[in-house]
Parts: sequence; structure tokens; C-alpha cells
Amino acid sequence: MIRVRFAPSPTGYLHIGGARTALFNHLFARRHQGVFILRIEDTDEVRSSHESVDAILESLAWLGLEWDEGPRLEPGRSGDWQERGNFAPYFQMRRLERYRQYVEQLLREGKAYRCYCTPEELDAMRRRAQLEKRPPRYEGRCRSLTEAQRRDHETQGRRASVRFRMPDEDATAVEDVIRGRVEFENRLLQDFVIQKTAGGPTYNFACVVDDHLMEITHVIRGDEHLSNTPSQLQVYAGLGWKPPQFAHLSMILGPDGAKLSKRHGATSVLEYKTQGFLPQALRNYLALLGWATPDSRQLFEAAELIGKFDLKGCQKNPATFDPQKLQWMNGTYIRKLTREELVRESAPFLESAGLGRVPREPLLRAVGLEAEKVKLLTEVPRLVDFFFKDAVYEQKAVEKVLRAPGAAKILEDIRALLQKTPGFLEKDLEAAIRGFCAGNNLKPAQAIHPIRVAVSGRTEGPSLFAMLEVLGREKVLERIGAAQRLI
RNA sequence: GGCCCUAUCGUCUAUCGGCUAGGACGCUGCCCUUUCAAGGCAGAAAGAGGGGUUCGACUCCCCUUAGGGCCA
Repeated sequence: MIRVRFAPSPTGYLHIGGARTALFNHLFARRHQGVFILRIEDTDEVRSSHESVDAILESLAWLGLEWDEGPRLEPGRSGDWQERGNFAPYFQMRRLERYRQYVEQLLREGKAYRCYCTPEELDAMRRRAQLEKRPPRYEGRCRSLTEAQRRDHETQGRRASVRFRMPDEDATAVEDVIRGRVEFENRLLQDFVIQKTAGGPTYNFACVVDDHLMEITHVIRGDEHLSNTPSQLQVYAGLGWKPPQFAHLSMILGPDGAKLSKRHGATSVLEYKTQGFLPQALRNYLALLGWATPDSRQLFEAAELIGKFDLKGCQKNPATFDPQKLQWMNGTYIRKLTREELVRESAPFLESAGLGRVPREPLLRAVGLEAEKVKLLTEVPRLVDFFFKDAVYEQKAVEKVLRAPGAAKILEDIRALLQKTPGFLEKDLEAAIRGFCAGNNLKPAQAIHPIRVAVSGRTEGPSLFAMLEVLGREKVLERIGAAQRLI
């Protein structure tokens, strides 16, 4: 049984890179009918926050990355996830006993030791090492303290951290599914802290304990953790545990080649939501950052993605995030929606644009007419607003189209014509207007352009005749009148 | 500074020693068309550099260069 986890630190929103890692884990689990676990690594009490936890959960929910397992909730402690019929995530801060237990084991077996060096002392050592051009690693001052020395430190009231005793010789090899075998010399690994003086575990330790206890089979995570892996492997060995398989995903970079960060624009998943992206589009795009099929296909339905996802298709080199391609992809997903779905997805944006209470049927039709143009849901209100609000006449449209020679006369005739057309359906209108043009020796465009500007205020828009039908006779006549007054 | 990773069009990528180097975004042109789109067709655009290995290297090895990561 395949078991994977996504293990974010709640020190900020869920960013694009984290979302991609979560997605790959989720896809891998679904592909192999495995289990996907969410583990919140909140042992850094200073930087962790509840707001971050909420943002991460909301982001995962939006992306449809639900997890399959979690701790039993204590009675009375209900979270949102419970109401959603989901599991709670695991929180490392609620598992401190377990880490302590294994620190004790390592201490007992002499595979770890207490270190009484103060931050100031460590700092001084580091500076000295740098001055002497030695690698700034822990020198092992407390590696072999005698019992007497220990007691001495204790009576002085010094608090100890616990360090893992690294072997000095040989090398540790990481067998990475994506990168192959990567070797690290043990003498360059340092005796890293596994338990802080305050008693909490460090990242590299808690991670190992949890991955083991949660029976994780594949650790799929960002490239930045590759260098931590040999230290973690030593902990597995020290505790007598079999390590999982590792797969390190390449990083996601900004357009300038540096690690993707805030200065490159939106990096928070939720920002993409508010910018009008569809979660399925973001998922599809993210899947293609660092992964591809042999035929380089671009668009995948959710189920297809699960069926095709494969760690072997993962890229070793970092990928640059391309907002333009994401937008294109969002457009293709928007065009796949029915107009009902598009209206539903755009509802929050329509609402904040003051179009929350317009009649449903005309809204559906207006949105349907504009759908092919939409790349972001945020554009929907702007594209349909003139159907429901008074037209705002663009200055250049007035000058170039309404005030064009002959336009005034055409509008006058058209207004008279539209007053008495028997029906006001697209096909009637098209027949009437084209007939008018033919009868007056006009090219259809000569009439169509001024009418478009007159009824919508702009030069761009959907098919004119469909647009007129949706607007209805009353509004059309009224607006042509308004436009005439501008000429 | 030490260690590690990476290197194909501007970007995402295909290629697992035979390549006229394929696809997608973006860009340009044409077609369709009442505008804007969408769609269709066409085009420009790539193997970082240097050594090897091989009948043959984008593909394998080494070095250099560049970018990135981790440790502080």
C-alpha cells in the first residue's frame, strides 16, 4: 500500500511550490489507490500561526486535494474539516511525546548526546571557523562529556539540546526515484540538533519519526530537502528503521531564474482564486511544471491526470512559472464550462461588481455570449455589465464610429426599423438589418459597427444580433437614442 | 566558503545513441469573420562551451561556465 504525505510548515500561506508538491503527492496516491496524509509541521512555535493553517486548509480544499486519514478528534474539539466530513490533519505539536520517546532511545543507546553549548558559544565557534576558512559545522565539544562534566553543566543550570551522533567515515547514499543515487560524505554531515533546549524536536527529526510512524512509503517533496536527506537517513539507521523511498521534485522559479517569491507576483494559491482562476486550471498547469508525458500533452481531465501521473515523468531541472500559459489554460477550462457553471463560478466577482441581483435568464445568455473571450473570471462582470447597466460610451468609439460620416443617418433609420420589426429574435434582427443594408446599398459592417457602439458603448463584443436580442427592444431603442444625442 | 542538484526554442517540455530535434504557451503572418475573441493553417525560434567514448552523440563520461538548493 502506497502512503504519502504533504507536510507543510504553517508559517505563511500555501504557495505555488507547496501546492505543486501537494498535488504530486495526491496524484501519486490516487494513481496507486494509496493514502494521502496531511501533516502540519508546526514545531517552529515562533513562526507558526493558526492563520497559516487555515490558509493552507482552504487552499487545499479549493484545489480539491482532500486527504484520507487523520488523528481521532478529541470530543468537543471540532474543526472545520470535521464539519466538511473530512479528517483532521496531523499536527506535530500534538505528537511531542512520540519525539521525546525516540530521543530518549537514541540517548540511551549512545547514538545521541546532550549538548550544553549556548547559542553564544556556538556563534563564536562558527565565526572562528569562518575566519580559519573551515566549514562552519559543530565541532563536537559535547560529544564525549564525562558524567562529571555533565553534572557540572546541569548544576550551573545550563539547559541541554540533544544532538545526533553522525558517523565520521564513509558516505550516505540517497537513492532518489527522480535523481538516482546521490552520495554525501558523512564527515561533512554534522551532529545536528534533534531536540531543542526548549524540548521540542527539530524539523529533520520530527519528520523522520512521523514518516516512520505514519508508514510513509514515498517521500515526495521539494528539491530543497535533498541536502537534508542523508542526515535523515542516518536517523532512520540509528533507530533501526527502514527508510521510505525519496523523490525530490525540482524547484519552481520566477521569470528571473530565482526561486519563485512574492516579488514575482502572486505566489499564494488563494491569490489565484481571487484573481479568477479555476482550480482545475491551476491543477493542470501545476501538473505540467516539472512533469510531462512522452507525448507532451497539455490538457488533462482530473481523472486522466491521475491515470497518467508517474514519478518517472518528473523533471530534474527547475521550472520557471509562466503566468501567461496559466492564463491560456484557464481560458480553455472556462470555455469547457456550461454557461450555468460559468455564472456560478463568476458569482462572487459579479456580486462585488454590483451585478449580484440581475435577472438570471438574461445573465446566463449574456455570459454565454461572452464566454469565449474570458481568460479570468474577474473579467466576466466587465464583459457583461452593459447588458444590465447603462452603456458607458468609450470616447474613441464615439469619435471613430458614431461620428463617422453617415452613421447618424444610419442610426436614425435603424432605430425606426427596430421600432417596428415584428419579432426581436436574433434571426429576425439579422434579416431586418441585413435587408436594410441591401436596400440602401450599404455594406453590413457600415450599419453593424455604429449599432454596436450605440447599444453597448464599445467597439468590442459578441455577435451583434444575439446581443440585441438579449438586450431587448426597449433597451436597444433607448440606447440608440442616447447615442444619437452624443453625435 | 563547503557539499549537493541542474543545463534542448523566450517559457513548459518530448527525445531513453541514428534528428530534416517533435508538441504546448507566447510571438508573427494568412484564413474564417460585423468587432473582440475562439478556431484553422503557416512561420520565426533550441541542444551553454571544451574535451573524450563511439561507425555515429542532444542523448554516455570528464572538465569549464552558468543557475539553483542546503549548511550556516
